[in-house]
Amino acid sequence: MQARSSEPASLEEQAYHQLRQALVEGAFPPGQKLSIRRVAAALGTSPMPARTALRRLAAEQAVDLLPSGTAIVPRLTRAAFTELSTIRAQLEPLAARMAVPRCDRAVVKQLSAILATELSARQAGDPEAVLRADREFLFALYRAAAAPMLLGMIESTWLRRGPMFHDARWLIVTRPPGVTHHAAMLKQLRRGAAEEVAALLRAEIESATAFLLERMPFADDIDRDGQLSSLTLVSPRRPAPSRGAAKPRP
Amino acid sequence: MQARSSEPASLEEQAYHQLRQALVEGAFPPGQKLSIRRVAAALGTSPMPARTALRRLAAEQAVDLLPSGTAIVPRLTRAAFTELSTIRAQLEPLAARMAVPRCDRAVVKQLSAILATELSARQAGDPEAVLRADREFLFALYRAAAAPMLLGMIESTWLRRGPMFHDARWLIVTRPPGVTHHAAMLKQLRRGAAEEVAALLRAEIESATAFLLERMPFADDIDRDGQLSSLTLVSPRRPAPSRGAAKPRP
DNA sequence: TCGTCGAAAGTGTGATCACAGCAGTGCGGC
DNA sequence: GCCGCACTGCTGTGATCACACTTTCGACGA
Repeated sequence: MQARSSEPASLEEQAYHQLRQALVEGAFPPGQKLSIRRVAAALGTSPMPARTALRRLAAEQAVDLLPSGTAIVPRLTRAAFTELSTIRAQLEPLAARMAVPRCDRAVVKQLSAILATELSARQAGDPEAVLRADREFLFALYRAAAAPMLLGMIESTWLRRGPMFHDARWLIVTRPPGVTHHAAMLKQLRRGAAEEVAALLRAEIESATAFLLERMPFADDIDRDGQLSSLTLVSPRRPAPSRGAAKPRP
Repeated sequence: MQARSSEPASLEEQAYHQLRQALVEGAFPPGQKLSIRRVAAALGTSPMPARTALRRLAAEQAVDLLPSGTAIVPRLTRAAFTELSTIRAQLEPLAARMAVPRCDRAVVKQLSAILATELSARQAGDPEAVLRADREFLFALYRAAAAPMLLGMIESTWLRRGPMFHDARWLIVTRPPGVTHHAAMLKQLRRGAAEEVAALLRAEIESATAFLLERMPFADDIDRDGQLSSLTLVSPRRPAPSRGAAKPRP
């Protein structure tokens, strides 16, 4: 995986994209400390590219910074998750509304292909693949809006929520398959009905938010019983058991 | 101005805040190149803090990066400005709606004081003071929403638009004083009417956008005559005449 | 056995240096 | 007089080092 198409980008760029991808896919547990030197060692570079990549992620709120300056994978509270969802419910339907008139046949075809992938992944019970296809479907739509700053802000909300799925990804596949409105959205999109697509998207965001608010343990939940340990038991001190490296791909 | 209250923050933090403030106040002309070494020299530090501060601003889209990596003060096209305004029209009314129920007497008093400052500055014909008070009024309101990520995104849109006011700030005071809806917003806020405040704010954003779209020269405007030179004449090659330094406060 | 102190490792910050790429500029030749 | 080329300076990148600070772990003593 290290050797991509080529190496045209700077080391910082590579570090940034590796960390970003790991973050958005929930590869890091919330609370994980990402120290400059560890990341650098995992990447095989000097601390410098790791430092700039980490600060860049911190600037877009993808990671938090401890007072000491150490980067830490964000741990969402219920309030933060709700705020993020409220923002999404404004921004993503806006992007959809802007995208619909600009969707040509190629985009529709691409969306339909992604949708097929998502359905089969859901039936196969592969949570990572479902999440990835879900993401790809929406972002393929948003990209069609040709609104770079809006897209960046939406990516920011996804980046921030990514680590949450480290603990929650198994939950996703437990949702009944019908709840994803993507098929309906695609149908309305083919008709060019921008408002309907936006409304469906908004409904999906709100239902997903309600689902997770009900089922997910959050950082500020006190443990009702010892059962929901994965988050709360770990939170007081060490986030990860004893995984030494911050390596994105071990 | 260099010696602020104290020096508790790191050099990067200081550099970041100085550059950010200069950017949002329109102190830099769009297209100005901000090279790492020049900024560092202006700040009296090594290139390192300037580098990280610049990259941080680039990460939040406050400056653009040339392919070479040099930071450049963004030059808005009409499309980018319209996109930014559309985002603002979603995000800022949302923040206002969230803020209204949380506005206690102290916030109302603060808003009322800022409003008085703004009116007197407008009568005095001081564009910088008007813009500053305008900003302070809105951000005092948004801060009351207690939504840190939303606030960050709103700041990002202001940061991005800031350099535009380098050329446009004289335009602001030419608007008839009645068009600012802040007084009406404050009145509705006192009544606790969140939706009305949000509607007024949205109307203000849309009217200000229309005003600037009509009156402002943008980066992608071809010069109809030689008159609107300050932007278009300069755009093909060198942005600033020959101002050597990137010094925030000359 | 527990508490406390000290040393050692780890942390981010920032300066300095080496390097490769690029633009501007001045010179020389045509 | 005009064109072309090499050179010089400036650019960002990244490695390495020094520094101050914090955390942590181990050993010693009560």
